[in-house]
Amino acid sequence: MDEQTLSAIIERYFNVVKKAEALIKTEISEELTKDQHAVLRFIKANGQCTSSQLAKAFFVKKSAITAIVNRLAEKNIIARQRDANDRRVVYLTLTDYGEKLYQHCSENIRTLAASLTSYFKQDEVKAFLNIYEKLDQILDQKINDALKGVKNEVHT
Amino acid sequence: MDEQTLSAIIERYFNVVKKAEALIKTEISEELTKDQHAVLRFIKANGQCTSSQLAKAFFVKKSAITAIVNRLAEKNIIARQRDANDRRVVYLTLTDYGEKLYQHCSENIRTLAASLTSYFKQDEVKAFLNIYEKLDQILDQKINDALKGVKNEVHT
DNA sequence: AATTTATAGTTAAACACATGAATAGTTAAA
DNA sequence: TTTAACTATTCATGTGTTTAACTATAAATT
Repeated sequence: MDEQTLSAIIERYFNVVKKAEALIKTEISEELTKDQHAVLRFIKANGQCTSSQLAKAFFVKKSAITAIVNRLAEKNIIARQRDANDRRVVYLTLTDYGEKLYQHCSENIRTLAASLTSYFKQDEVKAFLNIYEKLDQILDQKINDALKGVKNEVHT
Repeated sequence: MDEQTLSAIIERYFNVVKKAEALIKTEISEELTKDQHAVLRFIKANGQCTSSQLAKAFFVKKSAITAIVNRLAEKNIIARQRDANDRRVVYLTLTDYGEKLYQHCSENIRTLAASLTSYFKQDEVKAFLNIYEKLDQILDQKINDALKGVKNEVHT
């Protein structure tokens, strides 16, 4: 990989993420922050879920999740429910209000995504998706390595 | 754009960004946060720069930049210098220590990027870069529209 | 020239998110 | 039964954000 291309990738990556995040923020309900929205998204994707799962998925400590969940629970967006078998465990679910709020954001983000992809040819969209699927897996592996202290190596 | 592909793109996007940010964080010096690093990156890319420029680039209010700059200045990472012609203006530059710190992060991130791209074929990397260049421009336009309150439309 | 308006940056209060350390309560293992 | 492990929470502290009020300076108006 030549140095210039590498620089270009890094530069573009930071720029695109910065702008994409700013744009996504405009599509999220005013009642939710980006992180709160991400938590709702995760709960929806995984059905019933716990603080520990969220902490692991978001790469933060459990106390950070407790804080977010407290705010969401105060606003009646998510509900807590103890597991009957293991009373240490607390399950998190969306309330009806939370569902409504999430649906609204979800539609806005879909519309944004549709609008953005409409600028690209079909095979560009496919290429993007393929790369992201691959990247997702590679990142999982890298994160695993990073937690074990393995250095970045060039794959051969 | 069919609904399933759209869902897949959104899902992958959020996942990849989440993981990438977590991984990048491990490559940034412990003395810097992700946002502080981003500020240093911007200053380096633009040479001399002001709080107003940073606020515009990062889509935040100027007071948010003041707070970040205060912390960086306290740690002797960046320096402030008033413009002699227009004494309202304050230029921000990296100190020698700031340069060293930034170089260090920069190298780590380069290594990470090299490691990640090594999993991809050359034409995949090219495709990624092309898409990101295009996306960067489209996002600029979208953000401009958003600030004017224009709705998301599907491009034809 | 004096007054008004605009610009660049800062401050302070009030949130949200993050970590680390200490803790409560529950379950599993010795 | 004591010990260890696990789930979640609380609290103190630091960082990033917005809003509103403010200082200082420059530009425009009259």
